[in-house]
Amino acid sequence: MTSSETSKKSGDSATKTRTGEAKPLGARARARAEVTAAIKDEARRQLADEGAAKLSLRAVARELGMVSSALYRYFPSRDDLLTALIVDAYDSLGAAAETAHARAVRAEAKPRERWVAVCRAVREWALAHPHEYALIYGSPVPGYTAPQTTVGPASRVGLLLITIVREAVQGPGVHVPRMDEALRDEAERLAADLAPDLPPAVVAALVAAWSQLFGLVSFEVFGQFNRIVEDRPVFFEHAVSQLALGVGLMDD
Amino acid sequence: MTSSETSKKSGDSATKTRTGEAKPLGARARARAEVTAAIKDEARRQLADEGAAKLSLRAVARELGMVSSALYRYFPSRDDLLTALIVDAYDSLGAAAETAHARAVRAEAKPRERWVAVCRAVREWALAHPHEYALIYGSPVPGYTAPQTTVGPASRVGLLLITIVREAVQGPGVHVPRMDEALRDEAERLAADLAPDLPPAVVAALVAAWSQLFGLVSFEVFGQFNRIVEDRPVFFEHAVSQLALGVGLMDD
DNA sequence: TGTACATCAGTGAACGCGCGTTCACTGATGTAC
DNA sequence: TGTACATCAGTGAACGCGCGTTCACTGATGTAC
Repeated sequence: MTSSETSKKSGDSATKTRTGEAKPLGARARARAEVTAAIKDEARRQLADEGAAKLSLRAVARELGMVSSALYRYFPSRDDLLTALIVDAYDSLGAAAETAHARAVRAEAKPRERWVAVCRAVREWALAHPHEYALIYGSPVPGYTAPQTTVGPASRVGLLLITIVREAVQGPGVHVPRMDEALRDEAERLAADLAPDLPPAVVAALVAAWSQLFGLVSFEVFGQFNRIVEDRPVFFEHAVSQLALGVGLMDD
Repeated sequence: MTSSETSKKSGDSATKTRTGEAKPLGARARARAEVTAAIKDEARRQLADEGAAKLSLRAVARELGMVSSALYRYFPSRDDLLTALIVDAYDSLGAAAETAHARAVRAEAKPRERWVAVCRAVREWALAHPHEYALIYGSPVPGYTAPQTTVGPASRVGLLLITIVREAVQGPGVHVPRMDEALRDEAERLAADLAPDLPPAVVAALVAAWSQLFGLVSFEVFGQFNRIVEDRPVFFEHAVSQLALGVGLMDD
């Protein structure tokens, strides 16, 4: 993962030289950064109003009091603007999850509580930013294929879940789940790719739990729980707590 | 549920009178049914090419060799056409799942095998119809709100999962999962609404498993498993088999 | 420190396109007597 | 069985709209000497 390379973009107020000292920006660069940020903010606002499919460069420009062609100084095309929003969304979600994790670690929470804390952060971010959530975990935007830039930011939550289990192994330990013989090859491949230090059965369970977490969140955000689940926070906490059991996090 | 009322639509070749005898259709009605079906088929084709947001009445009409205004004889607006596609998609998925279930019952499969068979059918339908799947389980289409017509068809898979657990209770029995005290009220509400004959803890676990099933399917269909999970059928079978355990379906 | 030149942000007009929906109409098909 | 009338599918033109992208341009800001 290379999130430190990919998460810093043109919206920043300073760039780093090769040796790492911050170089202050001139007025032009500062203005550029500000306008870039303003464009993305307005685009996010329109995303929330209309959804990704209706995101329009002209409407963004109009709202910003610019002429539509001016946006091409900042984003070479509509798809590039979309990509920037996607990367930002993954990073924003990832940062929320990491903050929650760090807080739980500071509070010396047990592994399972850390797991629940991270899941809760994911859910809360999604409910607070439903259209950005839909952008990254809903139907893929037709005709748009995510470039390589997105894969780092996209994996932050997954990596965090792996981290929690790894910490548990070093602490109270995990209960390695039973695994069908048929899954052995795939589980070993997953473990080799994602976390060679963890038991394959645990890694396979982790990947499943990862997708299931987003199943719970998507059903709530996309309205599938309407008229079915009432007390959603309680329901969610219990469900993800069970997920933690499934990946082997023990009670204490 | 009223799927027998909602699943029969204008595409059919006969309508029922109030007393239930089939009344044969005249040439006009038959033609109408055929054109309606042709419109939906072409719309589905365009859905697969471009996604729901780009579905256009004009393009459908063009492809059918009609003038665009002619479609208004069949669907009062673009949204109504979308609704028809959504209902059809839910029904098609529901039928696939029910067929798989019936086959498993006929083969006297154990409850857990029935569960896996239904999940497998859901996955296979989704992979065979990714854009229809996105229509019903992806991001909601902006500015479109699903009318009441969709709720019956939408619940077919969920009801089927409940049925499987109910059959298990009457057969080999289920292992009632442990449940937090905090979830008690919500679980009882869920049970009262969905399956008063089942233990609340089981019903709550069922609802969670239901959303988690679609989490697994969505991650695969929407590409989140790309470059991560390789042997997807095996991975999926194992994951949903674990889900079955979670709702209390026993090994035999 | 002052000047000449290069870089860059933003303008405004234009291209070519597709969309949903309405409306007055024609002509064919069905229905009632 | 034949006829008059009602119903309905489909036409073609039009309305009013918004979109992404290109291009030649102006004028302000930065840079090198």
